[in-house]
Amino acid sequence: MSKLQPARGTRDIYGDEARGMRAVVDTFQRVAGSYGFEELATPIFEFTEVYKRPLGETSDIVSKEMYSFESSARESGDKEAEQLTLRPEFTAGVCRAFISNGMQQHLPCRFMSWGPAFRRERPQKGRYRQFHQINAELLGQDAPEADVDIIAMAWRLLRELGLGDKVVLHLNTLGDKESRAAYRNALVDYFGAHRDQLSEDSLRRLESNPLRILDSKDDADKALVAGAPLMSDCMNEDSKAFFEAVKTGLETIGVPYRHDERLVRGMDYYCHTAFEFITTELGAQGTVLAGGRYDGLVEQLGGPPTPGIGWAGGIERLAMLSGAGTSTLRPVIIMPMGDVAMQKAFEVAETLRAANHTVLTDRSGNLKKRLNRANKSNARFAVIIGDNEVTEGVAALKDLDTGTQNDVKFEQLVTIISSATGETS
RNA sequence: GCGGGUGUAGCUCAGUAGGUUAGAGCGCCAGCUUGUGGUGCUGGAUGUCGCCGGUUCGAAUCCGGUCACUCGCCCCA
Repeated sequence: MSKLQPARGTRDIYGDEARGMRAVVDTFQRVAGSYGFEELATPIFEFTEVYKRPLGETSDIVSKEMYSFESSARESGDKEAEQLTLRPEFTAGVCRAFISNGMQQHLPCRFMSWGPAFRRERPQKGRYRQFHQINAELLGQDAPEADVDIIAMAWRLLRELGLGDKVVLHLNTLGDKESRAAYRNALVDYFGAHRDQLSEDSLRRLESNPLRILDSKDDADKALVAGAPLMSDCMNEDSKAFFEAVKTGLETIGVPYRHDERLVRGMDYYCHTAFEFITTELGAQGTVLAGGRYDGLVEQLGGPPTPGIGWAGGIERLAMLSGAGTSTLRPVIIMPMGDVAMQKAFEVAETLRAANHTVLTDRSGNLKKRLNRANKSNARFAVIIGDNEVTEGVAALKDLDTGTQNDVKFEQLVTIISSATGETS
């Protein structure tokens, strides 16, 4: 074990894991694209304010998990030092970009983003300090149909990743501002009257985020929660109608869900629809994709009042669950066996690459060794070129699956290999 | 941030009443086979036993600390 380790909670991503994560992103891009989402890549760090304000000063993310730093004014040549933060999530940055670029003129906006995010938490399986998310935001639509659309998109993505039966959609509503405030008060009243029975953690939540008490895992808390007021009791008519419309829409297009009255959100800016796709296969890190509506966020950041809804998915978690990642590449291996052949190999390799084949040239060792390596790389064809072949204008083309080998004229190599592998150029 | 577990070869793991050069399987390398593979046989290389310190004549083994991973809590994708 080397002394050189990556920083806690970070790691190097390669091999099957890298392939699996890339498959998640590729699928996301394709699916989100089919819903009209366009790429928006925001900076990996922003002014600290961008995250501090919307997430809420008291949230754990802001109060102890953000990687914040002050740029040195003198060394950077700036007039004064800047307070900066590595992004702990995507939504706030996307909204900031929306405002900065005056995008309210082009509503509705559909943005897809992906990349690393940073939170200083205790690492665990499926929980890293640098982790990766795919993110979708839909700005400028306040109708419940937008909620249905974006959840449908998530569901389609999950099914395309083969997770349709590994994941359950938990759905809830937090109501509009008025309803949410009323519910919060009701909870504070209720739990406040039972302070003596609350766990230490929940006592703290009573101050910071009372809604969070609802999903406490403490047994005593759970007993209390069972008798707690329900969101549905505190909702006004508008909020109820909104939620009904979302549920009806999901039923219409056949997205299965479970109404979970205990589902809440970590971030302050959420209202109305909240949802999480949850699996039981990843231990404590069961939430694989989650999101909700945030109608007040853009305004809070100083932009024009703009409704929004979005979600984020954990790429590591999705990749772990879907198990994708095994390489399916079937390269063609060129094996030059002499000085003249060595030169010819370049030409053959380039021609094949131009026709969309993955081509490697193996120049070392005897033929036996090279064929052995070719097997391990899952190659389909070996092109053996010796000096005598070059003078005759042919290469020995060996099909590694069947073991058959034929002399093929150089001009015909591409055609024959392409038709065998189904590659169209 | 809190509590529990683990840390021996590239990988999966044996190995503790403390005792010569620390093991297996897989993988890797070479040979049997001077330009024809996957099986087989033979041989070979590789470890500061996570790190630092302590106890001891002697530590992979006992003790303390530390780092990393892992499970749960917290939080959350």
